[in-house]
Amino acid sequence: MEGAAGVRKGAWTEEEDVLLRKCVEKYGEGKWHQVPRRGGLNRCRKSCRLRWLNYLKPNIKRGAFQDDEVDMIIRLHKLLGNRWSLIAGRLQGRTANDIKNYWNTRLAKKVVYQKQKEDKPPWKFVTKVNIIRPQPRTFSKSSVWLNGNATQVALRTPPGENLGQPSPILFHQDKESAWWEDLLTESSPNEGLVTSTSGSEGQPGVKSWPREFAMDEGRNGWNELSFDTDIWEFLDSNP
DNA sequence: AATAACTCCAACCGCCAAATG
DNA sequence: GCATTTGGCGGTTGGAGTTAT
Repeated sequence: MEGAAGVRKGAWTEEEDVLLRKCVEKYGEGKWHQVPRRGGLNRCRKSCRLRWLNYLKPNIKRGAFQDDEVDMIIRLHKLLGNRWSLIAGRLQGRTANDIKNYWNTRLAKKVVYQKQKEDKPPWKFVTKVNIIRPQPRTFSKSSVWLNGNATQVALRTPPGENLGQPSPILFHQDKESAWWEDLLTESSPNEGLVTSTSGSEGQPGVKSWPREFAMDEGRNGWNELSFDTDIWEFLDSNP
């Protein structure tokens, strides 16, 4: 357990919010270990950070989730699993905590993904969620992802959103759709994955994800910006 | 009106990885 | 190379508010 004895816990008061807001406005976000001292707050760094990110930070959208937001959450959850911070990064103004709460309290028991039909979304409200978790692995040298049939393309950012500098991403020239497309349609769960052959990173014969999507990975083995490319276009074209 | 059951969400907890000394 | 510190994440919980009995 972290935190000194005597540090305040529980709900934040208006006065504490004012102190924290002033502190962040003055010194900027980050250096959370210094915030309690700088702000005159009897709170641990984690509590300060959480309060700022989930409540005080400007532009946080509060109130009920709109239908399009719910739809996006479900689609992204099917793609990403419980990576709430990544999902939140695609929903302007919503925090990871809000989305996690919304999912756990309202969607988790209701949503099941289904084969997509023309007039229906790729999910429905029923009982169960089956998440496919990506795992960074090695893959065969003969893989299309390594043998030159993949090409580097420029990135696009989602409409109306500035996500900063995009990172390069690879696509297979002969495959019209991206590998993650299958995840959203459930047509062929393993299509687009590759089979590792040997080495310390993966188990032989295990279906896995192309390595380019595991490069520059974050804590969960994913590069957040790797999704900035065609995913938006795909989601837009599959309402 | 009383209270039990349920819902929702803010906040805490423990863990992990990166940074630092 | 190792130990410690820090930032960040997802899982879980406590309790306030709401609804049902």
